[in-house]
Amino acid sequence: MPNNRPVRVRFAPSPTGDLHVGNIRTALFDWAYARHTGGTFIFRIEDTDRERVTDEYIAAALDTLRWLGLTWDEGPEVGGLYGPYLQSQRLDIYAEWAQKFLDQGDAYYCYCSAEELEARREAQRAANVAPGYDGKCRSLSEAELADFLSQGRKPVVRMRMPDGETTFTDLIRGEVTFDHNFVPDFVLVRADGSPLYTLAVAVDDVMMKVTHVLRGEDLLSSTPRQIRVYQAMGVALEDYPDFAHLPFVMGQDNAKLSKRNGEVSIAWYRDAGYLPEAICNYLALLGWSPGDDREDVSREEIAQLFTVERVHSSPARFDMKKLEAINGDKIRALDLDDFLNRTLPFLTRSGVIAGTDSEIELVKLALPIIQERIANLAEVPAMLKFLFVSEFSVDPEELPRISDEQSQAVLKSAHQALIGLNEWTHEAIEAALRSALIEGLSLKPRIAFGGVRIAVTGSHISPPLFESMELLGRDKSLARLELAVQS
RNA sequence: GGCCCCGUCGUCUAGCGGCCUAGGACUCUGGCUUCUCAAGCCAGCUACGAGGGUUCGAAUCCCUUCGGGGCUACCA
Repeated sequence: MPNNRPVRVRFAPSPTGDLHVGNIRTALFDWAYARHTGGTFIFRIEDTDRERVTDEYIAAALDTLRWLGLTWDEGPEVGGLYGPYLQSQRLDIYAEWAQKFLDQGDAYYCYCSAEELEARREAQRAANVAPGYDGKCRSLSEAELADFLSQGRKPVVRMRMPDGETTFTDLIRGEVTFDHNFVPDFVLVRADGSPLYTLAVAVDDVMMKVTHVLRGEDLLSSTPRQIRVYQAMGVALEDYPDFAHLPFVMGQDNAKLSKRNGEVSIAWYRDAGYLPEAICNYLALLGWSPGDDREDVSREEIAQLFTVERVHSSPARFDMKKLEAINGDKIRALDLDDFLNRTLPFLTRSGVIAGTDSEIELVKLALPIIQERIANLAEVPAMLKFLFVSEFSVDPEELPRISDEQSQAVLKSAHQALIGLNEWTHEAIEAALRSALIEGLSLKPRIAFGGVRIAVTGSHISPPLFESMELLGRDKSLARLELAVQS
């Protein structure tokens, strides 16, 4: 049922934890589809389950989406014509519709207790019958009703699922049909009067004039229920949204990515120094491709190129290695000021610098020599630490590498060669050391500079040596060489 | 168990009946470059789950089978 209404796409998470990779991939596709079509991107919070959704998680969700640059046109904090956009603020709307369904006979009160339902489900399972509500309360006698009422039972509102089947066209999977024998009557309103997802999602999509529902594959089999609510609402067929069920993003172990796991939470990636543009780029490639061989795509390009037709139908495994590779590419593409601004929080948080102007100046000078050496921003503090520590010492594990006789000789010679140097530039340092160690002692470069590197930076892995010494300064460099000789 | 979805290199993917002795990217291996580590460059390994059809011709269409996943809540 393709429609020509102005495109309105919603991302509607239920923040029962930090948004994770799978959520964000869905958000990205929703956003991209809206932007690609010039439509409206709606952000809605599905918090009908207030037992599990918290205000902190909601706030974090807004923050995460904004950090990623997935700005919404309607939703929390920006408003819109069809608000409110928190389902917990739309309770009266759902109650009205539920009452209407009751009045129309589409829904009915069900007095079965949780225990009774569970017992009957067990029996169904044992009898190898499709489990699901058996329709007991569809038509209660006066006596039964009076009995339940006298027991003080509070009913749920249950939707009546007529005989037949539901067929709809999924934009990614094609035509899908569900026989109603396998779609039992479902609950719309809890006994305490609060609505369930199945009711709220359908009501909101209709009332917010959503034209395209791009969501996770796990909701595929709940679609007939959603369509049933549309019917009860009296929505015309051409006003149904189009559905597109996105394939899962799975973990390394081939299991569905789950919440409450540090490795899947987007907040974790932010803290680990991943760039939002890298996350978007990588996630865009999970289940979708631009159609050519390009893999380096900006958010704008994703929006420009994204079509549902190019979304895969099969699930994708999340691969940290590739994310990291893309993140490294994006870091290398940063201009100096941008790189500096993004790096500073990591340096101060880790305590490597306090944030003074002179420190920042030095960081700015040092960033170019480490930019192509890191894959995420969290690596920066460890790499630049040697420039800022007040009490310098060589990593104990590295000490054996410079304590043998030959190394000591090299260090002495290096100190000797540098002590009288006129200008302290990396060119001059290199020239002096090459002359003293390579030519003077006939050493291979890697042997000659290895010890000096450890003595000066504290580790056998470091940024380029001569530039590092220039940035460290003459006094500290020489002092560290002396220290290494004594030890 | 039932219903539904899915199945190309280790991973993400290109492919929509002939251009495929299956292309790209990440990973991995080897090499070059080199003051370490990176980055960069070059080369290499490895895939159409299986079996039947349809067709002159199938990764591409159909069937079966096997495998994976989802749903089966007063969660979403």
